Amino acid sequence: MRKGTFYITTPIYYPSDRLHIGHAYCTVATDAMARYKRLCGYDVMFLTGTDEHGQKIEDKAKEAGVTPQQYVDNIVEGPRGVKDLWKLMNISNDRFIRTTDDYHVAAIQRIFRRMYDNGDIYKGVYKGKYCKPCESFWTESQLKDGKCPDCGREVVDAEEEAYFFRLSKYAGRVQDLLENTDFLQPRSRVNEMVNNFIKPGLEDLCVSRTSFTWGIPVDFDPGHVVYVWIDALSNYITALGFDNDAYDDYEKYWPADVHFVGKEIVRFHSIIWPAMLMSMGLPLPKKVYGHGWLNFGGEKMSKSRGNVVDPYILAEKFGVDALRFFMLRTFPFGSDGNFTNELLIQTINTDLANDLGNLVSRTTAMAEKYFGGKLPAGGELAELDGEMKALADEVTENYRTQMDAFQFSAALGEVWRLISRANKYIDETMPWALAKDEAKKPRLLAVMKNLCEAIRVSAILISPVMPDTAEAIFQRLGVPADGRNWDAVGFDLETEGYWDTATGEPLFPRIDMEAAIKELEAAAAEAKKAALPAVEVEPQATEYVDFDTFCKSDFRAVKVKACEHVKKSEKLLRFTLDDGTGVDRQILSGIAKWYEPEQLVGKTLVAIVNLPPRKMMGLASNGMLISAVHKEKGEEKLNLLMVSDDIPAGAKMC
RNA sequence: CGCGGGAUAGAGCAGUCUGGUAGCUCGUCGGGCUCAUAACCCGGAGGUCGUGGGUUCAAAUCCCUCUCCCGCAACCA
Repeated sequence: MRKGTFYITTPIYYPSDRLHIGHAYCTVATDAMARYKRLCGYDVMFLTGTDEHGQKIEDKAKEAGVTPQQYVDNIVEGPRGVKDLWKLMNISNDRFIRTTDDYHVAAIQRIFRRMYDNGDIYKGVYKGKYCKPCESFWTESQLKDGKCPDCGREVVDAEEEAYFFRLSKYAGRVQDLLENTDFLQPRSRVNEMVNNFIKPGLEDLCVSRTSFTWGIPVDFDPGHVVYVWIDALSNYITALGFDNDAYDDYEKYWPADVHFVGKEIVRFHSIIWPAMLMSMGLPLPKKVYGHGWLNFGGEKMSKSRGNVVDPYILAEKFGVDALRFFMLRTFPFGSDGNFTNELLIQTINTDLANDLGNLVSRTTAMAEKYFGGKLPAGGELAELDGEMKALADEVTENYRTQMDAFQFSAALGEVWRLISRANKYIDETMPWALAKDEAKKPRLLAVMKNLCEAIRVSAILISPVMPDTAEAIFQRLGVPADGRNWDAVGFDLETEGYWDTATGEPLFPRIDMEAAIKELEAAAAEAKKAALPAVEVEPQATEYVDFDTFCKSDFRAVKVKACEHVKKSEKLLRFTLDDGTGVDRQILSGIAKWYEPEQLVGKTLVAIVNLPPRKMMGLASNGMLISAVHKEKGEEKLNLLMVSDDIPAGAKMC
């Protein structure tokens, strides 16, 4: 029954914040696939973990007043953290890697050195333009009109030592891999990668940083830390013991059978990762599957929109299996899905309560009533029964095809064909009528066995997605251990001695949609409130600006003569202003989100007029309008500074 | 003309690669059943498959045009 190995991974998640339903989606899918492969007899290695280095975490930790290590420890290991979430979601990962684990850190240093030694990582200079006030490096392509994109000031040629990976060297091989193999799936992601990243020309990748310290040091060059993606991607092999002694499974499991990743990181997994492996002369993973995202109510989930769905709340409220089922049944794995609470509850009520749960209830109730829960040998088969077996076999076959293609939704759809058929079968055979006639008892017995068998097969098929539910059903029917695995998935009425059924509480109680929605919305509102401060303002500057410098800034009252949206731009408004000189002044301002152009015409505003002109979206902007900005419940707010209309155009502010 | 995805019944979606009676779930209307969780089963209504053109005996499907939506990118000096 040994079928070889199957190595599957989730991305390692970035613990800068608590994880949300999107992370759970990916992990549940991976878990279901891992369980399915185990069921089929594979020796499975299922890896997940966390990617803990980088600037953002360093910043977050500083904000929270703890060390970066303390910060990630809390999110990963702490209460209601990453590991707790996976425990709650019944995730069966075999291993969990943290990129701060000692063995990983040491291995990354060796990997970095390997690529350095073979010439694919070289020390170069960050061909840089440097903005002194911003302390930032920019590439030529990032500059705006030759100036710093952040502050618009002059930049100077500067050189910073940095390490580069010869990504360009592998462009051809990577393109071939993407276009001529089924490495990257779904296929639709291939064009995106090739058109956006490879065809414009792959540049060598800067793989070290000196601007922050929270990373893996380059051991032969202090001051440099390894670029986070080199660090993160390598987890897939370091977790197996590559270049380290913590584990010894590299030979056994690599190359991975599939990396499940979100579509936003397909680029790193389908271009950089293969190139890294090529550089090291290692085998490539067999597949990368870029799954879609769960949106919420038609919008992308994001903290600033305050529509992040918390998997804890849902799992606790509706049950882990129901949530797992919903995610995999409702959305095709390759495309985005639109998560709504209504859809979740509807799916639970229809598929789980009405179809599956109720089928188990009515079947066990009748078995109990007519046979005391024990179904003896024998029974009288009818033609109809053949249909049931034929469908069960067909469903099993289709299910396997769909699962092997990572189409969870379609696979589960197949199982529900069988469940529906069983419900219909009850109406067709009318067991309650058979029960009234003692002579029809043999037929009644066969009917009950057909039902139990259909449920048993269904339970095996849903077990990767709903392990607890499958277990509960096996117990309810009295299925012995050897009837619960893949070898026993065939529909077989000849097997005797299985059935010893029990009635019990509904597997999935129906949910009162209206009440549940209300509770969820209340909980979401509360979470949002708790998480975000009411009003936030920028911290005050601590550095003094000298008086002369300040005086150089020329602020004037200006009157809006005309205002309109800039075509093709989400954020820009184009102002035609009277600045008192008699010549119209044009200023572009990124405030379209907060103001309609019409409402501003005629207003008196404040602008700084001696900033160097600057082009945005092809239009010149001569100055900047002054606004007051703050955050309310995490949402950015902006108010243009409007002053009394009595002030004449051109009046100087001082 | 930046890259990509999408538009199919009131809602959410499949079907498009490989042209041949337009399908699924929910909702809705009517009927049946009483084993079951107000559940289950059957039937009906509801679609000019975003627009306009082309290829074809035949187009949701292939080709071209246009419109709208959603991501990403850009822009928010």
